[in-house]
Amino acid sequence: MATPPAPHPLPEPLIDLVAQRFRVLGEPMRIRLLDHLRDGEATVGELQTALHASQQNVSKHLGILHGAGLVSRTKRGTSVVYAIDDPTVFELCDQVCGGVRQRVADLDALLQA
Amino acid sequence: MATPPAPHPLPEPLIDLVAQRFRVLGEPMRIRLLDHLRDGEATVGELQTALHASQQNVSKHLGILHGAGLVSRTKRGTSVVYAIDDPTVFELCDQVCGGVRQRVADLDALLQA
DNA sequence: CTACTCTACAACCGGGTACTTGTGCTAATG
DNA sequence: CATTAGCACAAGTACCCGGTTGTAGAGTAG
Repeated sequence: MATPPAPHPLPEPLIDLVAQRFRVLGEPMRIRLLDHLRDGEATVGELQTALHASQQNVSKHLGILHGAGLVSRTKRGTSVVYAIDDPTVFELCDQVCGGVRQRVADLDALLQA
Repeated sequence: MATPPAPHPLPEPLIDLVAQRFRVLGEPMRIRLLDHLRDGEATVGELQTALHASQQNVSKHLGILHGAGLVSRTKRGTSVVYAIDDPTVFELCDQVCGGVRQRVADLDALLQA
């Protein structure tokens, strides 16, 4: 039951959910957070120093990612540890990376010609 | 050279491009347009009536999709025909649909318990 | 040439969101 | 108990973006 192909046409509520998930991934800061968590779990402070961002901002974006079910939140002492909870995001990123690169290559080819 | 795995850590410019592409897909109207174009090419007017949206709005979103390289634009008489130009978007949607469904199922399971 | 159709562009407005600042809460430490 | 560290929440501000309105250009018909 890995992933049945998406129904077509997409029912309206599903469209909103899909768009919402895409929108969550549509922020560079959140992409950076996910990319960093690819190396393993990390606390807010660690991500803060690694990404050179304010603690509040990091916490906020992590909260959004957690609300979308993409990362897990675990209290450990005074710290809070976040970790990837939905590994499929990396497949998404890989695909998008491929698409973006192809797009860039095409544009570059047009300039060369 | 289908799709080499994304580099890690993601270089900064690529992060922005990825986020930008995700953001393009983060609008219900654009998802609807892409979903409709899955049946084949269509003119602005056809999409307008099919989606019950204003001509300007449809044209605007199609312009964004075209700018992102996701759809192609072809003039045919007075009309303009749009078509899917990057079929990978459907794989993305399928994956996201799967993730969203899984997420919803998990939440539902929590409520049942 | 005139009128109509189809589409794209520009200006505007309201809502949403990212980032900052300030603050409160919890847990560990002495 | 008092202090400090770590994190989340709330308010404020600036900005971006989606939708509407108005309009201009290209193509076709009469």
